[in-house]
Amino acid sequence: MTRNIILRDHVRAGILDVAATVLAERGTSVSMTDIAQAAGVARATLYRYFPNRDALLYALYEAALSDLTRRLNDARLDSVPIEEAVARMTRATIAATGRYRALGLFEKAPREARRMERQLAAPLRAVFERGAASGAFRRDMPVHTLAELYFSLLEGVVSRVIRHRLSVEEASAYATTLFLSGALAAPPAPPPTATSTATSAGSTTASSTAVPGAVPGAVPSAGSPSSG
Amino acid sequence: MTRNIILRDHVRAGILDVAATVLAERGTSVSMTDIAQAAGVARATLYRYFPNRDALLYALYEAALSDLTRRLNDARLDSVPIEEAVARMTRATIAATGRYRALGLFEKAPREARRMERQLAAPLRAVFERGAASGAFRRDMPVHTLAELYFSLLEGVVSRVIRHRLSVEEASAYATTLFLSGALAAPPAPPPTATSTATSAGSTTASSTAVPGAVPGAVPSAGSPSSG
Amino acid sequence: MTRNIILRDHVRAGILDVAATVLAERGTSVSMTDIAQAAGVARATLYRYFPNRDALLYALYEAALSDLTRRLNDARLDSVPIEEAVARMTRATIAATGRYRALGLFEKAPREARRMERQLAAPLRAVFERGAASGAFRRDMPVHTLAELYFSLLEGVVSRVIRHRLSVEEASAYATTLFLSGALAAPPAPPPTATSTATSAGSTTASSTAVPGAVPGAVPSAGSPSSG
Amino acid sequence: MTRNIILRDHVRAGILDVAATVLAERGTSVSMTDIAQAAGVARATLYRYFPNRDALLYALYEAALSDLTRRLNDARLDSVPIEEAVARMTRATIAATGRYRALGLFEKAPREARRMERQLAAPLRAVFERGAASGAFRRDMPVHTLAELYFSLLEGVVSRVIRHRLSVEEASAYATTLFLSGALAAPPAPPPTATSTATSAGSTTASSTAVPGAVPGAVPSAGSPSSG
DNA sequence: CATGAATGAGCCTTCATTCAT
DNA sequence: AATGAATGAAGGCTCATTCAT
Repeated sequence: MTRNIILRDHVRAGILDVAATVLAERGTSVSMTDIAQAAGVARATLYRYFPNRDALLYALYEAALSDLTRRLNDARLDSVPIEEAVARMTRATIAATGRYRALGLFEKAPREARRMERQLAAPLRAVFERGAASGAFRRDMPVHTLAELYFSLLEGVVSRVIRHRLSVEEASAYATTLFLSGALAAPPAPPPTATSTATSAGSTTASSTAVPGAVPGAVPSAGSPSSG
Repeated sequence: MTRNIILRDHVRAGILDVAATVLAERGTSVSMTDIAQAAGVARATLYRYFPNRDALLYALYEAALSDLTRRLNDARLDSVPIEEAVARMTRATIAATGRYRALGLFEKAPREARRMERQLAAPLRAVFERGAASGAFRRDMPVHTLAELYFSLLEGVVSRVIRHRLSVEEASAYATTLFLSGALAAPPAPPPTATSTATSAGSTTASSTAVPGAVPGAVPSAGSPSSG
Repeated sequence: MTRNIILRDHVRAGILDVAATVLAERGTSVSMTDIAQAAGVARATLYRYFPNRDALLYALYEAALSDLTRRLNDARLDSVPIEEAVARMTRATIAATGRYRALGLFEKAPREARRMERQLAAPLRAVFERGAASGAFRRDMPVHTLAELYFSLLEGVVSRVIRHRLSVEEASAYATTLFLSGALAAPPAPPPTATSTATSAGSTTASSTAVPGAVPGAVPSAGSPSSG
Repeated sequence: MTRNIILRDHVRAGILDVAATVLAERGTSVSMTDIAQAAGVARATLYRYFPNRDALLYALYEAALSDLTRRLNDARLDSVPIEEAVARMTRATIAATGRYRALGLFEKAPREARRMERQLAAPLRAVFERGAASGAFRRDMPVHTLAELYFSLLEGVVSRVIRHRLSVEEASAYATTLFLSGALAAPPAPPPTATSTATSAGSTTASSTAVPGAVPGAVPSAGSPSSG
């Protein structure tokens, strides 16, 4: 009796696995026929496990989220320095979402899943909050925006992982590095002047001035002393 | 005579405009019916202007690319410092591609458009080459990868512009700033004082080695004693 | 005033002419667009002359029938021997229907045209009646059937004329010859037996016996003496 | 398992049967909707059996051709006298093509079917060759033309069979008789008695010259004193 | 009057889904 | 429980027809 249930769960997981792969490879346009065929079952059988297409997608969503949740829990983000936390969560996210990207994770989740996602996003947001609070992050842009930029970067990188333009390893490392440190080479030797340590926004020396139009007009407090 | 042609072109442009919006908002899955409806014309009329769906998508491509080309030409990227060049090309790209993102610009363009796109990408790549050659860009990752990361960031940001989570201005400024300067606050020259190891890790100066688990070489969580 | 009407009629005739050609060449599936294009006018103009597709087809039908009627009248079928009459009506029909064959003349005429057609068929039927009455035609099959066979042959031949497999001349001559004389070479020298002149059915000597299964079983009075 | 396949084949054959009827009756313009409706299945079901319209038509071709091939083989055309051979092949062709006439057999077959058709036409042509070689056929027209006339006659007759104007039996018998013997009553050897010029003109014996305006050479109304 | 533009209806095809075995 | 078969709905496209210039 229980055996069957167990077996059934395994089959279900298998189908889900195949579906994730197919979807990631060929996009959201794959049909139920495609998925069933890839999974080696009849279409009708597929419908036994997932009453309809949305259910399948939703299940994939759940799988992706639980996968990510597990990885993030394992990462113990709050027990390590902010840089390490970012590195870990980047890796975890890329690894977990790579297979599910067709779902548009972080992007166009089904209405019902929004709640789960927000709940899941918590640990990620926490890292940002901590980074902001600890002064580790620049203060010339709202932490919320910083997070958005981070997710933006992740999405793009994930899509490149899927298209085999980057490996998970590369993608994780590069994305972390870019996000944390920035692209501009640091100035050779900054004159040991003021205690600008706190308002590190303009850090890369010429940055706040050398990057004209980057934070144009009234963009939030670029390196202003009021932040702190 | 000419009037009609002009009018026709305007109508065509109008339809294209609507199509871009609808596609950007609802994804590539929108049907010709949807587009025609959104444009307020009958489906058959839509087909008068674009003989088939692909023709419509291709026209959108052309529009996006020519728009972007014009903006990049206007930007005179090679006549300004690298930072300004990045700022300008970021703004230009976001402004131009925002409406066409559903097409997956830089991603899955139709065969024929690939050529145009590559040709168009030239000025962008040129900026990266210049940045690398002039030593303005960090040297711990290949310029090619840097470009990929930049495009990744852009894509994500563009999608947020479309979903009205960011304005074009904000998106441009923030993306530029993040890409150029980085997210971590980095003191100009951290006096070898305190246990700043944790926070100052991502110092842009020695970034390539200071960011744990980030740099290509010794990729996963390197240098972080807490990882384990 | 009248000028215009005259001109209009000419244009109309021209269109009809082109339409006939196009229809004959490419079949009934040609669109109004095709016809308008071939005629060098706009589709809307075509509709000025013929309110709808059926009207055009019907007009073509009328043209074909009146053409045929004229030719048959000119042929004075009842003033010449039966053989000559057949020859003439064959030629007239092939010449007249060649251009209109797509209409399925004698085959799938529009309901309303049936009447006209039947009226037109009169002179043709008359020839058969005369041939039967005069004893010129074989008596082992009903004259009605003979007529059907004749029309069958004509249809096929006409289709070949249209496809340029036969010229009008060839087609007329061959069809007439075959229909009148038959395909089997006549026996060298028939024993000068009886006065079988009247019941000429078995004419080609061995025909009624040599053509086994041709008029099989109870097929109408094959050379039987009861016919007369 | 096998049951299903068998059943499926039967259903397929049934659909094909219905399709043949509908096509024969209403012409090639019938839509898939029409066919599905006539067959009593949903359009989508129709597509289960035939992936597209062309596939259906092609299947009909195959059916018609294989049917005809079988019949012709059974007829053993080369083992019987020419007259019997013609009688058999006429019957076989009419019986086999009657249901498929809308396909325009011998007329506008799809490219791939041309080959099959030509291969199939071989036995028919062989009969004509034999007839010509043996001197059984008249010599005043090329055997190729004779064949064309024969097919012309067949086509027309077949169309009448479809429209229920003739039964297969009647059509076969009459067509054979007409083709073989001719329509004109021809006295075995007209004693040079009376003014039989008019009636006996088409005498099969000297037919080639006797039929006015019929024979290729001196085509139009030749030898008829009344023509002018 | 001639014409370009607009449109409703219909066709071919595919897909997600249900049903009976 | 698994599956082949059946189907309604929708998508892309064309065509005959109407309208306003």
